Amino acid sequence: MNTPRQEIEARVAQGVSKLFSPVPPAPYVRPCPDSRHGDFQTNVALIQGKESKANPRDLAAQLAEVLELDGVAEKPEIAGPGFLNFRLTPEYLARQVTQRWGDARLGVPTVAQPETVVVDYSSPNIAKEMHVGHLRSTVLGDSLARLYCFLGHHVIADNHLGDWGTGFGMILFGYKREGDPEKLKRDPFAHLEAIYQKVQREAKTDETVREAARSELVLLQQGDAKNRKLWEEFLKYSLAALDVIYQRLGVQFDYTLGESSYNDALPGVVADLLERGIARESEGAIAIFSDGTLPPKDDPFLVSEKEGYRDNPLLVRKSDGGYNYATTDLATIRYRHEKFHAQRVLYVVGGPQQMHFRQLFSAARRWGYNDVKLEHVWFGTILGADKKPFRSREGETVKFRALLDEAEDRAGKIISEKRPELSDNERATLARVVGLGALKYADLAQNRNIDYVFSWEKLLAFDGNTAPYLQNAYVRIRAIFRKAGLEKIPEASVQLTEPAELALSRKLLDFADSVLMAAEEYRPHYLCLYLFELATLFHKFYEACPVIQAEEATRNSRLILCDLTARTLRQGLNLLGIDVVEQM
RNA sequence: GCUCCCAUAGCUUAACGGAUAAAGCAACGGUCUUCUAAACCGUAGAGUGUUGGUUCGAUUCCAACUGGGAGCGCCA
Repeated sequence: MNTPRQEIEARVAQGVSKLFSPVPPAPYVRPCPDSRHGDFQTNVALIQGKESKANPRDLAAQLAEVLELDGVAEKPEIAGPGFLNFRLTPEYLARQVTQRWGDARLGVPTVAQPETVVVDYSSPNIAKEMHVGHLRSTVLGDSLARLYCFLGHHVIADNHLGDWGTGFGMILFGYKREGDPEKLKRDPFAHLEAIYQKVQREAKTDETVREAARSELVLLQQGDAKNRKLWEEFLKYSLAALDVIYQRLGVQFDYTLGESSYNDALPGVVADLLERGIARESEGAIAIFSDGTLPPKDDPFLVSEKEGYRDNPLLVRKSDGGYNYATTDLATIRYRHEKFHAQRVLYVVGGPQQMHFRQLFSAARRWGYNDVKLEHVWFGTILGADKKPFRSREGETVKFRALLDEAEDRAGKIISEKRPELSDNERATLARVVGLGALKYADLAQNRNIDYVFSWEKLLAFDGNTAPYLQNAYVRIRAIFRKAGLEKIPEASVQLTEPAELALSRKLLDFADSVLMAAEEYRPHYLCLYLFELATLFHKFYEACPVIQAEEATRNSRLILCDLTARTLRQGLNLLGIDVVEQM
């Protein structure tokens, strides 16, 4: 099933190949930025005009003559410097709406060649309470995993937990001194973080604390039974606490292979890198340096200085014999390649780590992993009210749990106001779906590359381009079906006459395009934008076109539009990790 | 010092090299005897940080600059 854009594109391509030689490169067709001009436009005559020095408008006219659009679109109009504008015919729209209505996938194709895609996201540190800084990775990663899965890829969602590393030396030291198994069990993050922060403060001024923490770490890494057992306790309770959060969020992982999973592989990785001459010893550490194959400007292992370039190595073993997170990351790439046969790995990690990933990917390629696409899907920093990055060390963090509680709380208050007749139980469910939906959507709806200032109001706004607005459109449709007293729609033909019906139909056919674009660019906000426009057009249709009272043929046709809209909204929101409700 | 990222209405953002730069919030004014007013309709509000360049055409590409942020050897 072609999307309208693909349909027009195929026909334009056909016409172009008849007319022009050599054939200018595709794609030719894009949506009109302004619907007044039409539904789709092609600028191929402009491109060809430049190539052949011919008048673009003449070329456009010639193209218009040879195009076979039989019933798909009206005869194209030549506009501006040489655009061809296409307007889909109501008959074509009606046919396409009917097809999508009968399609469980709503017109979204599955990919011809499925890949194994690992999505690496969320990745909290078990020594610290999950905070607002984990929101973007978790929500974005979950949505990307859902998108790729829906398109037919084999997705592996992997939570690369921060469960190893220097911090645990401090925690072990502190826990042995003042740890409380009861507290650990009850609230592992709060307890561990308190210990961690206290020891960290002490370590700043006290050399003996630093030393003690370091030796605890060495013991742990050497497999000391007591430290190992303690660490396992930390991990066990932390995982349980994380599960509670993920369950509330509706986020699922196929694997939780934390950094510690790769611990045993690290010596081998370094040995291999040394053996192949990729890494070498330097100042007691082992590091990967530039191999000189890239222009210095693009070489992630060089940084320029006043005069010339200075090495910017990637450390894979510290001079004290410990390993760096680059080593773990390399081991992880190898593991995912060998065990999962990953063809693509998405790292949903913040923008500040861009340098690290450039180095890591470059090192991985030199190590021989050329057939796996490694993508750093980075996102901007969450800022405090002072426009300074939200830092966890300073204390003033917004805990994830508080975030979820507040989301549900705020939603609950609004629901109590608007629907006082609902039972407590119904209200609680609604509060969860609406509150968490708003929270997730606020994050997903914007360009991930942009920093944003954290504010409750913004994250939990229920007006405008928000999840509740989309959920509300869905609810209104369900109300129509309830009121009409029917679940199955009678077989009917779709007839489109009202402008609101036509506009809604056009938008319904664009679902696949928006899903594909969101997945390709790793940008769920394209899908959000689409769903918002769809909901807006539905609300306009709802105002302009009565359904239940309409005469039978019109009523049935409109019911089909309603049903397809509802299913598209539900599916789209599902791809964002957001639920719908039957009433709100 | 160097590298990377960001800059669009009062605020938050959109715009897949194209037409008169598009929404939401906030402001103002309307619409519930009719499928849920968490809705809809209308008014006002920017010429895209600056300066150049490429192009028939630039918010989009390139260069320089300004402002903000991040990173630059043993944290992750």
